Amino acid sequence: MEQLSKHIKSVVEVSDTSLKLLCDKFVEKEFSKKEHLLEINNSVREVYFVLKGCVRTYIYDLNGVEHNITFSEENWWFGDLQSFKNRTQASFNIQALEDVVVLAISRENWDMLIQEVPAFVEYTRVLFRNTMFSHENRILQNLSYTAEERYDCFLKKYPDLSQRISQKHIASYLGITPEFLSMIRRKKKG
Amino acid sequence: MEQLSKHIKSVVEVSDTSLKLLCDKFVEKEFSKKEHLLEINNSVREVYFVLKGCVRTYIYDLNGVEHNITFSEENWWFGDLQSFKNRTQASFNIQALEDVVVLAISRENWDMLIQEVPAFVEYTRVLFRNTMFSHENRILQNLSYTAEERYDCFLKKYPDLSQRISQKHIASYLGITPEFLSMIRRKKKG
DNA sequence: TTCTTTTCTTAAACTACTTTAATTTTTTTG
DNA sequence: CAAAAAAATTAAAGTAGTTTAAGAAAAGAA
Repeated sequence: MEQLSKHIKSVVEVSDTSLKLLCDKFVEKEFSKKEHLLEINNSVREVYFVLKGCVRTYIYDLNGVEHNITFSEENWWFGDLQSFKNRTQASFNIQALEDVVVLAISRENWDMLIQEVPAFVEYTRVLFRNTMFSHENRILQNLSYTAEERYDCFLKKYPDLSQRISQKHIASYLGITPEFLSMIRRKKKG
Repeated sequence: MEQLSKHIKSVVEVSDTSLKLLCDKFVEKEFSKKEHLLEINNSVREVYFVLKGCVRTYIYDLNGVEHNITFSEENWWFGDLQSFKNRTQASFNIQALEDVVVLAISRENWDMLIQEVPAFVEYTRVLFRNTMFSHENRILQNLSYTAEERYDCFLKKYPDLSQRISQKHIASYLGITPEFLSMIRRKKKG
């Protein structure tokens, strides 16, 4: 819980009592590599905070090809926040790329915190804003930049992930083939 | 107002008294071709229903290039619904592509209807769902299809628009150059 | 450890789309 | 209406990224 407390405090002003109340609502869970934490069209019962490991959020396109939307590593939130909030079905899949330890919060507990802890309302507002911003930025980058520039953005956003996850998944995130990413990487080495 | 009533009745069950109450909250407005109805980062004071004409919703990418996101013609809603709802700043620009007649509703009136007319709540829920669905579909199509296939989708979605708006704007919507769209069209003619 | 499977690399051929530029057509404006 | 401006057409050359295929390296399983 130390990690989550630290993250919350880095975002909003919060008393120690509120923080305690808050952390009580989370449950630690583990998932092993390749396991799915969420599948499209299922109902969204929880959202997660990463303590250890890395997951990918992805969709299938109309030809059945997978596209990675985002990665989430230590001290990041993930889950289908939008569907969680609106009580609609999941719009994407989420899969562990490494063995993963998370803090999960159910909708009941989430709603409780929203009502009882004002700081949590503020905190989630920031979360949603960041998620939206990052999503919009991603779209703009895809429209504006070449594959190599997009790869630079990836490296900047996820400094250590290029060592941790397979090229295949990074390529899918960038919207290119693994072969072409291999060429970009070779070129960058000089 | 006839048009709007008809549209609402095609979506939800609604009494004539509610319908009257509802229509009273809208104001007819006109905009001339090329005029802007909304500009990015401005506050979103109203959303619109098209009585006559056509508008485009677009963004600028990180290189300052315009990208058309969607077109709205007769009997469609448009506006930055998300920002309107969340009281945040506009995420895109909206410009008339023809002389346009719309029904505008202010946030105050919108909120009033939400509280007073249950059918309106249901109606807007459907609106939001459709908007989201169409948005997701657009993203999937861009990921899955070639330019020519995307043009076919455009023709299906907007059957008469290919005659009404310039190729330049259609190309921007499809994410290709006007020159390439010209080639696609020639090829399709046989 | 060894065997199998998956991932990565490299390179050549290919293709969907862009760029440039010149010409024509259409639309806008005074 | 004529003049100017904007949009569309065409074609040739160029390029970012894909496809295919084969071998090398790494990871996973037994």
